[in-house]
Amino acid sequence: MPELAEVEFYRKQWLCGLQQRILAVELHSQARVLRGTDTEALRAILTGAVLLGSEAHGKQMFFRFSRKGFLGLHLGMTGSLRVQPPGSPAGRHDHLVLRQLKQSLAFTDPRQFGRVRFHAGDTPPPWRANLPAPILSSQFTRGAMEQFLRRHGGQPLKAVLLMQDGFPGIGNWMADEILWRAALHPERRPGQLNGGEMKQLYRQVRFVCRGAMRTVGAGVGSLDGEFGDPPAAWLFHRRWSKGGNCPRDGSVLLRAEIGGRTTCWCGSCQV
DNA sequence: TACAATGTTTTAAG
DNA sequence: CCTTAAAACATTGT
Repeated sequence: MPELAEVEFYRKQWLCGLQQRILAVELHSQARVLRGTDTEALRAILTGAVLLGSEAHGKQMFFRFSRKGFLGLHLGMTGSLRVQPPGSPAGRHDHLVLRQLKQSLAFTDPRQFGRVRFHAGDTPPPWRANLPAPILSSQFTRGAMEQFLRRHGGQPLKAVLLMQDGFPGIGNWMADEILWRAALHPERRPGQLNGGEMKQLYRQVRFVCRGAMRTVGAGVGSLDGEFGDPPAAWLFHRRWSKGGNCPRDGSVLLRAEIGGRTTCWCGSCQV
């Protein structure tokens, strides 16, 4: 499930383990989420290390440890970060569990489209470098967004919004929410947008990210928390099941595969 | 049963 | 080299 704000929510779940030592590391070394990762180094270095800090960037999370350890986590489609009692046994899909004195920090991912990466050393890992401008940062300007859209001027808007190089953190529901608010049909091509439409798109990209962070991403980790709902007037609440209505004009919402993903939009107000 | 699921990555084709 | 489309990945829930 996780997009921008859900990722931030899950990152915060592990904050309760800050400044505390990892006493033991449990992992499924053959799990697909650990592909390409040196699990022996991960275990050797993180055992005894202290969790020092973390940050989220789009759908990626980075955790920094003492002993020069860096952990990179991506939640894929079904991943989550949980906090469990210190002695609770690892579940079938808990592919990485960091045992601390007061709690266990678990990375869970049934479907395993997510990823766990590890790096140790003085320099930051290569997968931590050259990240795109965060949408809510000052570097994400209207000019930068329009330049990215022009580079993919022939793809449907929906597909371009899902590209993490240009819109880090946007996922399927946020892309639909943005296009609905901007009153733009998901099949529209960036190349044919006029100035006013571009401005509206930029505004709604930022609005939806900010609104999601404020609602969905709120709340600091307690034992097994759940994230909040977006505002009641958002498309989000109508888009999942067939037969939903447009919150704006009541039309029955349409559904089709666009840009390789199921897309939901209002046929009367998105043109 | 069969299909769809808030996501990338790889492969193939143009 | 670049873009686009399709397939692949693994599991669960409807």
